[in-house]
Amino acid sequence: MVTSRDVAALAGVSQSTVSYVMSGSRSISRKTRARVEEAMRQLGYQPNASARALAGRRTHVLGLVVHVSARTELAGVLPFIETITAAAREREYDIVLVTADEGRAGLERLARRGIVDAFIVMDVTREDERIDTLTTLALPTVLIGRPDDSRGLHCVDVDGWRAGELAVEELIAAGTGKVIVIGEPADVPDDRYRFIADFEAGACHQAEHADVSAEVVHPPEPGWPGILATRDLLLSAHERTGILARTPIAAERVVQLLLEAGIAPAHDVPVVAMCEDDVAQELRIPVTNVSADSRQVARRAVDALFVQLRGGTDLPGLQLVAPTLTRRATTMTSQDRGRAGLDATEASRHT
Amino acid sequence: MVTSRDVAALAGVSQSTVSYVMSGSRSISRKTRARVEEAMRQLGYQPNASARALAGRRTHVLGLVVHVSARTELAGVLPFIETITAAAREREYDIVLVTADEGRAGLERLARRGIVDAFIVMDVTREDERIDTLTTLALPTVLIGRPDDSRGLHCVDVDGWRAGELAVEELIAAGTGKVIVIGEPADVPDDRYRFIADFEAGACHQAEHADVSAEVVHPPEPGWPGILATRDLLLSAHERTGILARTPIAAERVVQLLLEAGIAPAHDVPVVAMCEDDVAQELRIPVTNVSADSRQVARRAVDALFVQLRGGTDLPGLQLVAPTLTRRATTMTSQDRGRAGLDATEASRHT
DNA sequence: TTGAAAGCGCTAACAA
DNA sequence: TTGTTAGCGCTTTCAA
Repeated sequence: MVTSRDVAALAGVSQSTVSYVMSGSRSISRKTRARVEEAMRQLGYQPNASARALAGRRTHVLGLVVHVSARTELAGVLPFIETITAAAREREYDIVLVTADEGRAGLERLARRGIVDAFIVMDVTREDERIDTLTTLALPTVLIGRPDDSRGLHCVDVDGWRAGELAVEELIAAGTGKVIVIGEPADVPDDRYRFIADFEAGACHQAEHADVSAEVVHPPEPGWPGILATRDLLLSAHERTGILARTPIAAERVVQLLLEAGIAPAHDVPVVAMCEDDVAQELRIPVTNVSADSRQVARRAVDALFVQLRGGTDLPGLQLVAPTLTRRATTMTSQDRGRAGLDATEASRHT
Repeated sequence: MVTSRDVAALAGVSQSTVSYVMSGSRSISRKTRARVEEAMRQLGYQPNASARALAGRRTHVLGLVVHVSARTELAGVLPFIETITAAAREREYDIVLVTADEGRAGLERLARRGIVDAFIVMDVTREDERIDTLTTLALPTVLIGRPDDSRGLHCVDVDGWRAGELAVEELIAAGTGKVIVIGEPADVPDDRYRFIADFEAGACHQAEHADVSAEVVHPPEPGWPGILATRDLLLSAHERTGILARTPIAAERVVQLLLEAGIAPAHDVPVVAMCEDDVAQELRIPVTNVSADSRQVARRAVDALFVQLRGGTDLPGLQLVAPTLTRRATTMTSQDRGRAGLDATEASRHT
């Protein structure tokens, strides 16, 4: 193993000088710096992380707490993980994964053993017991999600209320006279996550505002059978039903049901989904979607974390990311489609 | 911060005794051990990871290299990550995530800086440039996947050939006279991963063996448009077509196309997919699937890694996990379904 | 602008 | 069975 002593010896300087060249926390003459850097290059030197952490009291590691086992929205966490990892690496930080089922003990272990400098916690519920642990650990922390009481911890989340509003606005513009929101399966509480509660509330509020009826449907069971059980409700096109799906999976299933029944999303029944743009674009029919851009959420979370790591204290406490709506086939009229230069065949083929 | 010195002081022993109590590498009297453990408990002591790593030359961290950004099969990696993390934690190891696009440099950094003790590398291609780096780094390593030349690195993979065989066997038993394998989109080389190449070869071999024609179809583009372009081929039921999808996404799309066209998977066109059991069960119609059980693959990989970490050298070099087939609706006759006590309505409704 | 030296909190060899 | 001590490879203070 190559150590800073080896580098120092080769460069003919003291070991501490090598350290100062790396940290930049002391001015070094051009000549010395050049010699040291050349020696590092020659030896392929890489500073030992444990020694550095021990002496410097910084591990350069972030703890990322994720619900990998939750079946719901399985793929949704990957863009987060990807973006967080990349953003951390840009700042010379590595990521240690913690699964949520390690719970509070996992957080304590990572913090107390000095494995991580900071935490990013995803899938935060409204009454998350980890908040307590995190506040006493007193490490820089960012929550993705929004607890009812964040106890001063910084939160980044998508504005669920606005997302619901946007979606319903679009449904109504597409001619909806009755909004059906596909909610959680009946056995799952839908106020566990603030985002979901806000989303449904925002949607209903916007419907009410436009004097349109709205209903949150809770499938009696999870998965396909659950959606199938709501089939009759969804197919009641004569009521000018418009459907709002909170997940891409729900959207996919709804679209599929409509197509099988010979109903064209858009023409007969408008559909809006809450999901990422790329996913919306890749469904059977491109679905008009409200997108949260998880990459942006992730980037903001990492940014906020590094503000804290640098001792910053002037954080807003809550950053709500505004969702955006992208109109696609499922809320377009045929004129729209012509105007957009799109091929109407796909959707109309099934009417 | 609570250190082992604090514990030692409270317990009235030397600091090294505390260390020996933790490692168990020296016999300690019952009395002393009890006193030390009580002191640890009282102080909530957790050993500092950096100090431990520096002194003990073991970081207790594994590097997990994953392709998080690859759009294909996005959700597929999560069970791996979950299982690997859990298995590592059982052995007191943490996981540092490395994204594959850090490439060889990422591996070198982690190894040379002493951040990790070992590597698990996923998504290994047949000609993976990282193999070179890994062999020179000489850390314990397990590859998930199968390069053409593993250079002595231990590999764990699913037996793709067997998977292809099993699937086609089932299709033929279900009355298939012509096997269509949904292959990679035309712009993606399908011999990049050994598993894919073997899967297609195994499938074709098995078809040939039964004197049935087989064809690997490469959709002209990725995503839905690609599948749509193969529609006519897939719907040629009069040729007693049987469809083999290598991914759950392809399976989902095929099933959907068939249903929209009023063709019942199973009754008219049998479908077999390569995917996890839970996913197969949750598609529009439960699809007969060949399953690799990624959890088992992951567990074997971690096991093999710890054999190496303990200095073991008698590893086989390659562990091929045998896939299993589960018959579901898409290859059942109506009799089967009756026998299995299942409801035939779903599938037959669309015939 | 640089060097010497004292830790950081552990592990493990050596000594008793 | 236990204690003493010399590092592990850095960061950072103190001194020049």
